[in-house]
Amino acid sequence: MNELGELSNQLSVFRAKKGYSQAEVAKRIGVSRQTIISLEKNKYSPSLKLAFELAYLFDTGIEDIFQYNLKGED
Amino acid sequence: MNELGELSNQLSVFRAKKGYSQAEVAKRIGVSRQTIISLEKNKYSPSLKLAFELAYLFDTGIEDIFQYNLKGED
DNA sequence: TACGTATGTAATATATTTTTGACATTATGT
DNA sequence: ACATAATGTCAAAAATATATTACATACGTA
Repeated sequence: MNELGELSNQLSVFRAKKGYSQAEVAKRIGVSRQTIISLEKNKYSPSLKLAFELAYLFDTGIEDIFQYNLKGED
Repeated sequence: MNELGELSNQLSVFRAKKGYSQAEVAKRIGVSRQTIISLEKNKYSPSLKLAFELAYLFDTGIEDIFQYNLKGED
């Protein structure tokens, strides 16, 4: 796949706003705690479905949480 | 993972607007043609990265192409 | 008819995401 | 000092996404 951009996110910010622990987010979404940790540390790209679940939990849009920053642009 | 909603998309609509074949979309994004076919037929949830690449190709936002329709809501 | 293009299916292989479990660290409260 | 909660690391397994190849069908058109 192309690598036009780099994925980044503000998951920990949205999580802090809600006052949730990583474990609590994991439980609410129905994934493992490891998954939340890995996403916050930007280890890989989640499935679109998981991205939607997170956006829904945090009452916001996917693109408010996740950004795709095109390389070589500023 | 939770199944709060069902994923759907209008990939074929956006593709038609651009006048691209499935093969052309695949080539531009750098994935296989099978992947495009499977997504259009809603076989699985793509990675968020791929969703961003598609949105970028079609000059629109992820949530314009993909929807997460909450179950039991109308 | 024959050729090229577009879409589709199916099977198997590879890559990536997600789970599981065990353990370490730091901070807070008793 | 001890307990508990929160975050983190690591490794291996399981699940899902993606690639690859081969083949089928339909359509337009030379």
